[in-house]
Parts: sequence; C-alpha cells; structure tokens
Amino acid sequence: MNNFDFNLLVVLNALLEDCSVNLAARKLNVTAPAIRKLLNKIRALFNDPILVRSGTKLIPTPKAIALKEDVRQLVNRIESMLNTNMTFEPHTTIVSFTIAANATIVFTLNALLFCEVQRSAPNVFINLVHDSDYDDDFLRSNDIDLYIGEMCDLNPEITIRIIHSAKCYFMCRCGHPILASDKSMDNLLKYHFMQTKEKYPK
DNA sequence: TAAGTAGTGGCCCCTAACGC
DNA sequence: GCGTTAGGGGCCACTACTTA
Repeated sequence: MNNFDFNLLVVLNALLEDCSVNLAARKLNVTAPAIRKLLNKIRALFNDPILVRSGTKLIPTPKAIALKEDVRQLVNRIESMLNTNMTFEPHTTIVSFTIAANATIVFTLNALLFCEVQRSAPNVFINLVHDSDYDDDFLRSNDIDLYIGEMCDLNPEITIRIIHSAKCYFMCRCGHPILASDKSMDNLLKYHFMQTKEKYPK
C-alpha cells in the first residue's frame, strides 16, 4: 500500500466502464500499450485477470464486477477531493458541459440558456442532449454533467435540486370504479390511461 | 477468404530519482 | 554535476477473432 499508485484506480475504472483497452486509452489520452501495461500491474495487484478476452472483446471477471462499484466511487471521491479548491471563473474558464434533458426542456431552455452562457461565460460550451439517448445509469458515467428532468430514484451520491414542480391531475368518467377505491399511484396504474403534458415547465 | 478491429509483447526513448 | 537505474509511455509488428 505504501507505494500504491492511485492512477491504477483511474485506469481500472476506465477499463471496467469500457471493457476495452483502446477505449480506456482514448478516454485517458494515452496509448493502448500504456493501458495494457497498467492492466498487467492491476492484475498482479489484485491477483486476478480482471478482464479476460472473449473474441474481440474483454469480459470482466466476477472479481472485477465486484470491484467495479467500489472503484468508481473511490475515483469519484478522489476527483471531488482534488477539485475542492478549484474556482470557477465564468469569464475565463474554457470548458464544455453536457446537459441531458427531455425534449420539452431542451426546447424551452435552448435560447435563454445559450444567450446567458454567451454573455457571462463566452468560453463555456453547452451540449444539450436528449435523456432518451441514455440509460438509467447515465449520471454515473462521465458523459453527462447535469440532468434536468423528472424526479426518479437516484443514488445517494447524486446531488438533486428542485427547480420546478407541477401538479398532476387525473380525470375519469362518472361512476368509474376508481372513484370508490384507493387513489394511490399503484392503484391508478392498474387502469389504462392517456398522459398529456401542457405548459411544462414554465 | 480477405479485410478490419482489438489485444499483446518486445523494443526503444525519455525522465526522474538516486548515489557518488 | 554526472552516471546509473527504474519506470512510464510510444511505436511497431504480430496474433486472434469477427464480419462481409
């Protein structure tokens, strides 16, 4: 542990996310042989092949799968620790952010957001993408910096801010059996329904 | 079967650390 | 200050596998 190289964790994290030496190399801006050599060190360190070749792909071993979440959290914590003292100067910072949101929010925010960014942070680039292009775990990857959308079950390390709330109304015919029963979400979802969204968000 | 893709190993260069 | 050594990383050739 005394001579442990924490860069190995970063490399391991990239390898476990991509399951590819080449992709991990591209992500970390080094060449594939460099990653390959670090992977050998990781294998010796954990006494496990970590990734085994299957055809043209690399498949994580059970131990690697077990390590993946811990490694990801460790790397995230180290990165946030190192970034603690960083200051953000909007006028001078050159950086790009990727924001995932649904189509309504993208349409609503587009003009206002870009005008404000151009005015206060001319060197900041915003890439708006549709959230439908990503799976439930998208915030865990480094592809997305911010998600704007409906509340859902997120992991505790995800910071959440409520920026808008809306009421949800249900309409049904007179005498519908649901009127005489429990109006819980579980019960409501037992029936067929049509969903519409209007003036959202304001 | 040939072309493309991706992993692997050997060799080399560069740099930092260390000892004299 | 200089020579030695170890480690990191790139280049290149080779191998294995997939796909058209």
